[in-house]
Amino acid sequence: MAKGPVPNGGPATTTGGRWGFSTKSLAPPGLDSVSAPICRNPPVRRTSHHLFFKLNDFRDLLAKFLETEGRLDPAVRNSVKAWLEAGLLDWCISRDGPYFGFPIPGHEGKYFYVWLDAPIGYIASTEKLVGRERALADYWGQSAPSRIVHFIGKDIVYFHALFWPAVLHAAGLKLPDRIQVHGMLTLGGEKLSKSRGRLVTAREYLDAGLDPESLRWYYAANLSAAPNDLPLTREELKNRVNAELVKTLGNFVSRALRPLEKDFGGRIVEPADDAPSREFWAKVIELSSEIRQAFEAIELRDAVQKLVQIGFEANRYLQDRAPWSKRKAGDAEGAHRDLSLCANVAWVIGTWISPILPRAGERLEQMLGGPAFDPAKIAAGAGFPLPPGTAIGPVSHIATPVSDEALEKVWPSQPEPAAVERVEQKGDFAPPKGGGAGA
RNA sequence: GGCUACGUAGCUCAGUCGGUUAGAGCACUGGUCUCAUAAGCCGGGUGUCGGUGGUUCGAGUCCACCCGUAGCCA
Repeated sequence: MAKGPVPNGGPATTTGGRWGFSTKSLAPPGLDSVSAPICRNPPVRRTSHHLFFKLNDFRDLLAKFLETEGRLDPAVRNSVKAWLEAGLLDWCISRDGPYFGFPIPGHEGKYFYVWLDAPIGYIASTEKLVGRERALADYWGQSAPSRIVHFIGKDIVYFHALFWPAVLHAAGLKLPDRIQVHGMLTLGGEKLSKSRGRLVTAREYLDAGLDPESLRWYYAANLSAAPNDLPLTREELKNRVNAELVKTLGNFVSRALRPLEKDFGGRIVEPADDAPSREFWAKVIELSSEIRQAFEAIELRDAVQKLVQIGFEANRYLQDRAPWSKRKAGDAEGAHRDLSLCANVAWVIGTWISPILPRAGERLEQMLGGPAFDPAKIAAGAGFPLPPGTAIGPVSHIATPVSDEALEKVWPSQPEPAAVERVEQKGDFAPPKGGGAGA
């Protein structure tokens, strides 16, 4: 990292005369005008030998890799292709000590560059999970029947879309089927910053009494397959969780299951099968197949939206049927059958909510006391998942609302955007870029 | 500075191949039910589609430039 008028880059030119930090690798002629940001010393020239990976030998392979439909989002593919067309340099994979990581055998004082070995951890963790034999045969071997998907942030695309496939190929292993690139999490639309305290730690979040599943829901509700940034704001977190998860889905589960438990001995009967009920169930099946497709396309936002739509449909059905009125009017059996249909819908909701909120899913599965959640059982003509006689309960809530008090603890006295901007302008330097393991 | 994206309602986002009056949820608001986590249901208003210019019978959509934002620059 260097400070100074950065050659060929940095934010200096955009704000007129500002100096910037850069983690760019500078060719020797560019080093004259820079100094180290903390000790302010000028650079020292040194001679060193390094190991290079002949990346350009894999040019054709990489071009083909990138073109494969569904491998990369088009926006991501474009930027990687531009890189390829500009010409690939050989990749320096060694670093001089002191350096963390693995020493290079036969090269005293040299270490492998972290981005060479880091992705190999994917293979190592597979091996740890299933053993060496199966890791190769079932997952990473060239003809393994696996589907390999990498989930990464947009800042490390190059390492996964360029270097990693070349390394895998050179090692005779299978290439990833998809590289799913997500945008960066921002706080109120601004970058997280450790130095400016603009971040929320997991500890602070938990200590404030917030539920991890609230955050999981929020992420899923905002993540698409495109590499767009993901803004986190307290208002949006509260709205999403309270409106969708608690009021629409959670509350439906309660208003279906509580009366079953309280008034009908917690027993499921044959669900209502008149025309409106059949239509309702068909709609739930239809939305379910859309949810399934959304999950497979890694469009979590769509999946959440469709799941909430099931909630809307379900609440409307309950409103129309008004089993509470039926029971009072003496039609207890009708009410019981309506509520039993709703319990089956709760099972469907649980099936789709499980991948997003495992704890809520577990609780709901237990409450419903029937067969384990299974997407394969949700299909037209597949019948109802909860057989008559199924015992449900005890009924509890599947989600906790996000309270203003808790939010205030996590984001105490958040300054107005204007004030934040003024502080930034006063700073002498732009914040350091990157800071990840590769910097 | 170069490359690749993004900018649509107060907020978060859809908007397919250029085609009728640009959509959804939240927020806000009027009515209403009382089973349910003070929850639900029905109805309602909301837009210089970042800016300028161009192509076209027609542009949120295509092209050029500009502004703003983000990532990367091995």
